Amino acid sequence: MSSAGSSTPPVPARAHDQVLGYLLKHAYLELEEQTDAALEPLGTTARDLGALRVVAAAAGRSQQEVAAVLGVDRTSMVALLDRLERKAIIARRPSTQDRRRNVVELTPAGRELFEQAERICLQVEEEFTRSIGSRRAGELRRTLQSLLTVPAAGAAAPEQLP
Amino acid sequence: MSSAGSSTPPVPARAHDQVLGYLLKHAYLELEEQTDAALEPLGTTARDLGALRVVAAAAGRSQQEVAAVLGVDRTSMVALLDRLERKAIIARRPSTQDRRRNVVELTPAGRELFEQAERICLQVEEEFTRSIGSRRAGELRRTLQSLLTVPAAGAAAPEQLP
DNA sequence: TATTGTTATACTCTATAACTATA
DNA sequence: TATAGTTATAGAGTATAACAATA
Repeated sequence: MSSAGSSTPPVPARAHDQVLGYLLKHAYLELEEQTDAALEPLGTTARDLGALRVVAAAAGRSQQEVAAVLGVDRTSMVALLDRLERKAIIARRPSTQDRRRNVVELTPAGRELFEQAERICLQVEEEFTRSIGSRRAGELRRTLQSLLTVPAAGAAAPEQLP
Repeated sequence: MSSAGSSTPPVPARAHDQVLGYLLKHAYLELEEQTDAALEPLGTTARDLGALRVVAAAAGRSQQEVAAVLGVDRTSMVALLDRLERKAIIARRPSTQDRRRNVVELTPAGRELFEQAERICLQVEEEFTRSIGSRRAGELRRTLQSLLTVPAAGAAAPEQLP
């Protein structure tokens, strides 16, 4: 009796595994779980590795720049970097040009950890996408990049704060 | 100087937006955010809609079955259904065959809410994938389904509890 | 006056353990 | 004894507000 006699279009019955949000979320969770398991011997996590990767790619970024790239709040970044600094994986020092800012860099030990972890992360990704083949895996990557690059068509323009 | 003189392969420098985990996570977060924004006038969320969808697709499932499909803990499902029950969107009743189990069903109001919300959810998905075209959107969906269907090749077989 | 990092606080989601009632 | 639902509790991750130092 759904929508009978009204002008609203019928709702197609969808199984949960046909919903894009479900698919993206569970693919993400599954991959993250496998990555965390593979990184466990190194005592690090996929989340930490994400931060290390940003720091390694462009050394000398401020905390807020790292946080912005990863899409995490600057207050969350404090705790994350606190932990990595306690383990002597990264170091903070005030910028000489703007002493409000903390420049974040990998320590030598952090560089070593990052390279080992990144190698493992790549292996996990390959394993994760093995069943679909490298061609479709490449397409998947490019498609997701497109989705994230293009600002959502229906979204409001980024606010211009007065 | 990375890996110089050792037998470990060099670590390819990857920008964060080339990492599959990053792409999946942020695509998921972006889509969820847009969905939540679109559902806000209905007073519901993408998370609630996920539960409603499972209940709607196969009425009469137990709480644990709904929880298992969505991949959420059964203890989390209690709070989620509590809220939906307080809003008279779903109803729980003990199964006549096994009175330990709660059968979960949509109320008439819940059915109505679900259909409205699912329509909006579909529109958001279409908007979200508009830039890549329906062909690539279909491929994306099928690829993700493949990744989630195939048990990870390297993963240990599901544990056989003694 | 605005910005960076920080702390304190709260809220959500999740995970574990223990309890109850049923089987 | 095992299972379904529940409760209590603790742990992450995130978000907001306020503060100090600096610009």
